[in-house]
Amino acid sequence: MGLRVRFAPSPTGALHIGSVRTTLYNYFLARQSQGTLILRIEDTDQERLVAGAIDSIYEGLHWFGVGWDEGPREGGPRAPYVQSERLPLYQKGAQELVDTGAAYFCFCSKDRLEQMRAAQRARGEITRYDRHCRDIPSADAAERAKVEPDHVIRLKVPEDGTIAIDDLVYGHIEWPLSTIEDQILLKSDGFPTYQLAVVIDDHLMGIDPVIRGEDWLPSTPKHLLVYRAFGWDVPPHAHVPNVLGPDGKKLSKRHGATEVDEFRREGYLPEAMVNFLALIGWSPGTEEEVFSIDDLIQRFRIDQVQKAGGKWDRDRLNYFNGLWIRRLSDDDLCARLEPFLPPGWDRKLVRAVVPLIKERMTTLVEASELIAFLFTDTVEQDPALLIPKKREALDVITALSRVTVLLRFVQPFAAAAIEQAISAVATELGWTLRDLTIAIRAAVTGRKVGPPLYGSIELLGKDRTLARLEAAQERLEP
RNA sequence: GGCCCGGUCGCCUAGCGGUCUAGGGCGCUUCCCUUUCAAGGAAGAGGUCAUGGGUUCGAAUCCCAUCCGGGCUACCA
Repeated sequence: MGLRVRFAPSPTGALHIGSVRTTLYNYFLARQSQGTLILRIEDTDQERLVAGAIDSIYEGLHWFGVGWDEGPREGGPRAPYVQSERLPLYQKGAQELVDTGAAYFCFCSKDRLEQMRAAQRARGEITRYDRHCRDIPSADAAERAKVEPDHVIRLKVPEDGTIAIDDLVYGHIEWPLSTIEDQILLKSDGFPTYQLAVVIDDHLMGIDPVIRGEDWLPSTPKHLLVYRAFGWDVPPHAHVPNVLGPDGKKLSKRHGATEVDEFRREGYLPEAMVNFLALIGWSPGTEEEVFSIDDLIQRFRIDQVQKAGGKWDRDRLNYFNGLWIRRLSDDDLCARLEPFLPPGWDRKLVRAVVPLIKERMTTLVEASELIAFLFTDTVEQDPALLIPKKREALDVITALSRVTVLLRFVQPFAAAAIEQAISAVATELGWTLRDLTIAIRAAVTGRKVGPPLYGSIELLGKDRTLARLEAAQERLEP
């Protein structure tokens, strides 16, 4: 096979999670076919450029484990891979279309276009270019173009007929040409519009198939017309459905986090994100749903992609995140936790407690909160937590003091022996183990819930445990 | 408004004319396990397959209409 596919983001902001999904699909196909993945930067809109956007794309994609073969920083046989560095190609192409009569110079000012649209709206008409410059004799137009630098080049869309594509996911789609406007191909600043640049680049870079978001579907007929005007073959196209917000609209900032980096900082695993994202709009047709990136490379099929948009579901993402955290080795989990831990914490202790909290986390940020009690000298002890329901403060003092006494003699200070001592106290006092551990947990960790008690106590160490138990007794003193 | 796309439990989805009294997962509820919380196990609630017409012996699956939703409609991508 050896497919040549690409992803072509605009450097107009941080890497968006929706475009990651599309990129992933391209990546799966490239790898499974032992083909080529190309990164192309579409920076033809000079006004919307955002500094650092390309860095964000590189960092984000690398975090996901997505690598590519040709791109601005890695070079390649079809370089350059940044559209602003390919201007002569587009200008030459546009001129060629003018020469063959498939495109024409347009000298309408932005003001005129605005007025035109306003008038059309006032009359209740469709707002569309009125083809004012379409019929200027080509010799005259060429002359004017020399002296009026502000001109653009527009596509001369045939008056009637239809144009169609057989999309790999949406199937056969047809458009009446009468509904398509004379799209600008080359802007007055000499930059191409997307409509011209994609076609030229996809053709020159040998892209096959073109995989992109569903929102490009409506402009596909324009692209087809450009291919036709150049006399080029149209590569197979696959449009993939949009990722939607909970309200059914295209996922955007107002729905919450959408940038890759935000999820990284919130403690999400790339494995979980990939798994979750791949399953929005794609299913292998079986009941399996836990997939590594390598599984996906193997299993993904473009013809299994759905047509309907899929909503972003935080709960489901969280589920996958917890699942992938549990699948990590303890050492690996420790390494991933590193950026989320205070620098002063003893890493050996962290490593020791990781097995206790592994299945209690849905995101990486939760770890430090779960184990903070191990890294402080004292802990805040809330009497309300210290005293189990239907128990008296005095009874709790007695119980804790018994625990303190027995624990003092536990040697070595290990979970199993600690458990024995504590349950001995429960039996002796006629307490339920449940009530006793509630009090002890509150005394030792300051919290109501947490990692397994006996293991926690072992890691805390005898001295600190006894100190906290004694402090709790004083705290309850009338 | 115009063009195009879509519509299966709250959410992600399986389904491609009969095996569907519509399956799985998330979330939710209950139970088990249990030192808490999780994790794990079990069970359950939840869908007139948007609606209405066809076609057919038979339709979630094919056709048409309607409704609803979305995308696009820039010298943005």
